[in-house]
Amino acid sequence: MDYNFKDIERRWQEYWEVNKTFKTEDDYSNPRKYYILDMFPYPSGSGLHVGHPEGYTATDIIARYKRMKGYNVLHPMGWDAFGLPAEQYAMKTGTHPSITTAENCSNFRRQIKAIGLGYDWDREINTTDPAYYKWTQWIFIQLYNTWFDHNENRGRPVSELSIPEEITAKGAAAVQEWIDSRRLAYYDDASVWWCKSCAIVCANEEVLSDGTHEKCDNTVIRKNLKQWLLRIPLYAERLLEGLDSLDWPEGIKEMQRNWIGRSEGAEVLFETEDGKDTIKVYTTRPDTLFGATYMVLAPEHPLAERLITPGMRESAAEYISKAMVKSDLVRTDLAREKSGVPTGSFVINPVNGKRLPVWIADYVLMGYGTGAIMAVPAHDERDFEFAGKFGLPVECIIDPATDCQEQRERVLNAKECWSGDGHYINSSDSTRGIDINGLGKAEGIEVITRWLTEKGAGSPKTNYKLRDWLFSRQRYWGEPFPLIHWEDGTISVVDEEDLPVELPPLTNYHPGEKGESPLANAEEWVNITTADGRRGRRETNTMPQWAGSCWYYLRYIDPGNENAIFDQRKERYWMPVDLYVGGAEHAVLHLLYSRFWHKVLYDLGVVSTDEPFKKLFNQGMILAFAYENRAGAKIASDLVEEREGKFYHKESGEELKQIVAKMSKSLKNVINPDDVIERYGADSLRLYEMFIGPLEATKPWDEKGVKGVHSFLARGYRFIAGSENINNNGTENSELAKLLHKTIKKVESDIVEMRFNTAISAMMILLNSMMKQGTVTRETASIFVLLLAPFAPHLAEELWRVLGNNNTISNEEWPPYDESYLKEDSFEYPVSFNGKLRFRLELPLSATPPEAENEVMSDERTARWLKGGKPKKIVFVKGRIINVVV
RNA sequence: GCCCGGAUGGUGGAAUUGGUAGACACGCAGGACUUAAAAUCCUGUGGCCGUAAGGCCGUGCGGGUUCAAGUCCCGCUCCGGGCACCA
Repeated sequence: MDYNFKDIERRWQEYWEVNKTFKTEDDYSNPRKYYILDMFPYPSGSGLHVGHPEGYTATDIIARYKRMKGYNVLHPMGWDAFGLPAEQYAMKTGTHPSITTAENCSNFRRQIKAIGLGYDWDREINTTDPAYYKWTQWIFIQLYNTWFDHNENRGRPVSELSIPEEITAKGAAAVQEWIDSRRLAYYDDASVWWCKSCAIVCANEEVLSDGTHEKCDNTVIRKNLKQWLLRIPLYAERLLEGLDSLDWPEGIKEMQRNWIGRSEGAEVLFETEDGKDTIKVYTTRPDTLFGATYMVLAPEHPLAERLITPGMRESAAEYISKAMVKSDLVRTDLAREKSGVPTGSFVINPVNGKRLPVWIADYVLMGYGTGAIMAVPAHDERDFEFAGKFGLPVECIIDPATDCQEQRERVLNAKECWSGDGHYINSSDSTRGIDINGLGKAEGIEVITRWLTEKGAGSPKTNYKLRDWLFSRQRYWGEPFPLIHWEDGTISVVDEEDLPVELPPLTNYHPGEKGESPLANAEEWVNITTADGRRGRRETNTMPQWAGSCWYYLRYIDPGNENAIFDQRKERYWMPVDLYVGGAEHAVLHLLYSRFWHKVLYDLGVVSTDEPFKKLFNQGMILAFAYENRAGAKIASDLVEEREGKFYHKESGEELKQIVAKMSKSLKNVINPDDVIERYGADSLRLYEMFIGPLEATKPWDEKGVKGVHSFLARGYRFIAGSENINNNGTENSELAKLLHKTIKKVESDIVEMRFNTAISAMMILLNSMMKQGTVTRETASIFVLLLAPFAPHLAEELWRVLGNNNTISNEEWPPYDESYLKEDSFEYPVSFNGKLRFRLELPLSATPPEAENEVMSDERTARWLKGGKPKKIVFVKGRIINVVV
């Protein structure tokens, strides 16, 4: 009676498929719905790796558990299938990406089914399906037709914009321009990252901090191209506030907060010496205005050119042109060494009338604030460094709040920078009626900001780091924009009834000239002539991969709907997603973009919730063992042999150190789920994925561990399928019944808290105990199988049948535990002396402290540890511990 | 540099959130079954001393709080992740 997992798993997977066991109905009569979502995968050519089934198994366990608890569960799967690899393959071979994509999806689907994951495959979606991206395009049109009303703090249709008369007076073109400048989606020249090797524009986020493209590792350069951008910063405050109500890991919320990067400060106006221009700067420290000794403009600042005096023309022009060519990354790369040039112009400090020289330096970024700063070297590290390098004055205006006298001296003498709190000095101007001397930072900021506002020289201002989202790519394999550029320069969106705008077939997948998308090659598709002879060109950019994944969770709700993005009633029933599980690599981008779109759709009344994902959980990465020699060189796994728990190089015999590293082809330590299923079965794969460690932890895959859980399943099978072990009559032994009910409780709470590793351990303990006892009742065996069902469903189904049931275990009720079995009436107290455990003492749980004290004192072992002394105090914690202090 | 995590036997990890450190599993050692091997089953397994009973030490390092610290506080070291001239 061997555990024939291959046969068992094949049969039950077929059963589930034929009977549509996991089909989800929109059962409005059941108010207890549970929407549990996995981050859908990009179906790569190499198939699943063991990281995918980790999260999928976790959600599958919860989904199966929730079904057993009577919830209506929505647990779907789909494919984020647009992407570069299929397109690059097309360039090389001419195979249409849709063919490659379909093959990869089939392979992923086959692999996922082989794991026994209970998805409703009737709800499968694919971002590359025109029936799906029709609605991605539809959402883009909604974004295009939405503006953000700051008064109401929400997005509204552009049809509700009230156009000021002075704009109307200027004519239709001015009106159009005015409206366009308010749309959430806009078309503009953008300085973008260009990857020569991929011939693609990259989003800021796709460029790594070393200046390389995350997809191909080649260095990117700057390029100016017409691009589509989304005004996500308008939603910065909403995106920030929304985080507070979400049950997400604190770390992820913090990352989003940092990404949004809210900062409060003030804008300050500086007039140039000649009074001809006004320069606006942004500062979080308006209180340090008295310490400003110069001003810096970003090289791209519109006034930079104008302010350069004739004498400075040559050096400044050269500096600016060099800085413009440099990428931001090179600029930040050289962060340690500051550079800049003086313009020769001066501005007047509004608080004291002092003349401040204006410099141009690339440590000031045009993209943040106003692209100009007031420099306060005494109280800002960057300015301090710059002033030091170029010999600019440093004026201390804060007596620092530090205990270190020496440091205080250095700061007061402008030898050291102090950005912390303290009391102001040299910060008054009687003629202008301003004095903050003696005040602290918080008050200083308030007083100066108020003064600036009163004098019209500034105002409070909140800034965000979050930038407009570059939303177009020069690719073929992405969603086409539903847009037409007319020959008169105007743009219009495609009528909704004409959606989807489908990708045309192509023979040449290479990019067009001047960085155009390959779609530019499809001339028949691109060129449009209307019935009245108006000519235009379709937008040839396509949307980034984020687009399809931004809203896929909504389409699962009503995937086949041809008339609407989804049925409103269904949306109200299923949303929000109750639990969303995926990797932390999507902490910022995917999750922020999704939230943004969702909020826009909410403002437009399309969705009923303000946030899409109520609870988020990030699974940790699964790594693998790797080997390293003494010199620290990594050795491929196929060159390593294990002897007596140590590792040696097969050829040189050198002893190697076992380390933990990412799975990689070069280290030959990649684990393929197919192989694991072949050797140990899907249930063993699932169980090991969960047993390896806490779901959120980074942990190494160990083949030996798979063997361990496999033998647990095999023992379970042999024990329960062995009829001599099952007692059809009689009641269970009370010790075992106690353990059984304890285990039900433990497994249930561990599932709810997503601590699957300890749940499995509890089931192992139970089985060990059952086997030790030899015979158990049919009820005990049945409950064990029910507990196992969410984790190892194939085996559980099989054993359920062996125990005489005819239906699938998937629809059985989760066993309740009986509290009366959990009550103990005595406890074996650990008795310690001065905190050191010395012996154990069995006492009734009803024992009062004096009774316990008596018992301890009268125990013969106590005398030994008192060593003739008297106890100072006896600590008694009921049901926990007794500690005698001597 | 800043912001988050983390460090427990030979290994992966448990520890009711301040109360018996090392559950469960792997590995290893010994034994049973076997002609033999695999599989399976049983026993042992943190380190040191001891035949044993037992004792001492022990959760990255150094302090502290407490009757009691893996858990809380202060100061470090190392590892992982994120951000990085954001004024």
